[in-house]
Amino acid sequence: MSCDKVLREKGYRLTPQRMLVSEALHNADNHISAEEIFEQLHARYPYSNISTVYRTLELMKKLNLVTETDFGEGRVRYHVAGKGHHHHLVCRTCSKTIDLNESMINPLKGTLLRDYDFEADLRHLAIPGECGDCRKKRGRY
Amino acid sequence: MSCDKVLREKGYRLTPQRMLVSEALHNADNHISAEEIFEQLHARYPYSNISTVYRTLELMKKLNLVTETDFGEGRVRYHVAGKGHHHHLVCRTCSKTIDLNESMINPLKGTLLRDYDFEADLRHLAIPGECGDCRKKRGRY
DNA sequence: CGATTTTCTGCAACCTGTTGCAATAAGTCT
DNA sequence: AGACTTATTGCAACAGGTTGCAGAAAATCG
Repeated sequence: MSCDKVLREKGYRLTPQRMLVSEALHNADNHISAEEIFEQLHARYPYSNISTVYRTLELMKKLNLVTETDFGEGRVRYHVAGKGHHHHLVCRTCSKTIDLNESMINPLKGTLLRDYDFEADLRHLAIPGECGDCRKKRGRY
Repeated sequence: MSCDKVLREKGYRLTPQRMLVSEALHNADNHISAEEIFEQLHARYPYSNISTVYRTLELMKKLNLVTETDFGEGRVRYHVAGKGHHHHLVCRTCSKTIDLNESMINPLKGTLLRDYDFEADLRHLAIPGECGDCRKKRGRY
């Protein structure tokens, strides 16, 4: 399912900027930041602006083409929605992240839909907390 | 458990600014924003600065005195940790929030600790998604 | 109480992300 | 292809939040 096609089908215009943002997202192995996407866009389109990147990402989020994850590093990272969903445990102390299989979270989605008629978006969750290592060597905090 | 006492015990200084931030948090019925806390602080301490509010909140988060919740309104809201933990389902479309009992999430905490040796901080979770009403009247998005 | 130490604050500058607006350009129609 | 409509962009200004640094003030000790 190409992002470009979805945009066209929904009546959105397919601009070069949007194509390059989509390309950057697809080429990225891991989660990519808006700044990194903009670097790639700007390299080919010098007059482009980072606000376009943010607006495109916003749109792709609405269309469920992209997911956004906050790893607590002061900036959010993006990931194409199709590439498999997984979750992350982010240690508040050492910032280490542990990947979590989605099967861990999926049951919750069903429960929320049944009991609350709410379709939770749990495709890319970053759960804050503290890892075992850091828990052992806790000091003043 | 008074916030002031915890600060003292951990060796942090008890400044008027910190006391007023703590007071504002305790007096608030619901979740309160940094800006709202600052208004109260500034009323009594005209030369104070909002960065002090942020720094105090950061400290109180580390000490587990306060929890932070992102309702997706462009600013984060704070809540004293002792006042009971609950979670929120936040509709991406209409911004309505549904309160969720913590018993819904608690089993996950145990699983994560057992299987991943990770102590998840699940005291104040805002889960994005879409409510039943909005799902029915979906348009272009 | 006064001197000392070290944390904490206020300030200004900065960073990520958002928004209003005028100009541009994608898609459509002929 | 050329003209038209309207979504989209670039820009500049803004908003929430963070940070480095010098000066202020808690806590401690004599």
